Amino acid sequence: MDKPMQVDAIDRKIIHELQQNARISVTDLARRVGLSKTPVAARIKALEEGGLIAGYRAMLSPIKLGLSHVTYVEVRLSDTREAALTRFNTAVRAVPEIEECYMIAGGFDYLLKVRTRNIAEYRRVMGDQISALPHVHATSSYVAMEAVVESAAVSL
Amino acid sequence: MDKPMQVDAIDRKIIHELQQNARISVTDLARRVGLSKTPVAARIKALEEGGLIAGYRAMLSPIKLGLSHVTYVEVRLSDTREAALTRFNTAVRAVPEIEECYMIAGGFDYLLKVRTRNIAEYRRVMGDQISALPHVHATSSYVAMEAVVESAAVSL
DNA sequence: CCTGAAAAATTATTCGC
DNA sequence: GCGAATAATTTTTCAGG
Repeated sequence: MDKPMQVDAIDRKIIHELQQNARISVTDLARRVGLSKTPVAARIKALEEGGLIAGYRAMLSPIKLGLSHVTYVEVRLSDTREAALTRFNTAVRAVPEIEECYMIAGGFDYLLKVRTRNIAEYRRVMGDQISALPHVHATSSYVAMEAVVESAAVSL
Repeated sequence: MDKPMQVDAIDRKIIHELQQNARISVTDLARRVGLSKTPVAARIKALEEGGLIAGYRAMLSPIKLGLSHVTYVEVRLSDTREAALTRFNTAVRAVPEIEECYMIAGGFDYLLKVRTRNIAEYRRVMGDQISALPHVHATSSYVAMEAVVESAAVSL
């Protein structure tokens, strides 16, 4: 699961359509990419087995779910040796409210995207979950006031 | 498209399953939530029409696509009046490499998540696209070294 | 590697209860 | 909301270029 796959123009078209509508049928998809069903079905299968298509997911409206509060958290660790980073990474993956987490070069160590129902719930998550992550030394929170672009498709 | 919808425990189960696998059939889904197909199909339709399920998308592996370079960009604007913000928001949505964009309270004005093939492409996007967004006054870039959690499902 | 059509399997939908 | 029957689609397969 690491090296880039080779995809031609037709594969890109297929990926593009599936990114817009994961439930499109092979019949429709074949029509849109200008091929018959047979090669399209085979290509989809190859893309899935190669890991380029990692799965299919329903996109939810956070607002409709009442989960409209987004906070970014910069985290600095007290220990940045490999073992500490590994422990931190593992613990982060166990907190469902953490939607994204990247290790950052320079300035601070990690950036988290946290989604909650409201500020009160964010404070609870911060106090109970994030502060308790291993080796956390300091955090800075940045509250989102508006989602301008949210969970956009990967641009091909 | 704004007020939270009312969803019961069964709806949440349905949503949960569809978030893990958008291509599951109503038959399978009905078995998993412990109901017959009829009400499950009706609930799915209601969730779609109510906007809680916004669509279905294939999840792609950025690494397999060769799009493994993620940078977060803090942006400060020279003009933060409503009209300027609106212009900025509109322009941001036209840049496909910007995967996310949130307006932030305090410290800086916007946080962008930018995905590119490599650093060279990031520099091009920064120079040609991001710097050219309306009213941009200053930017700070933070390069991601590792994706610990990437595009996690929304936690119900 | 793709086409086109036939066959087989699933799936969604529609009832009365 | 259930469960069976119907009806519609879909995926798969295969001979042929």
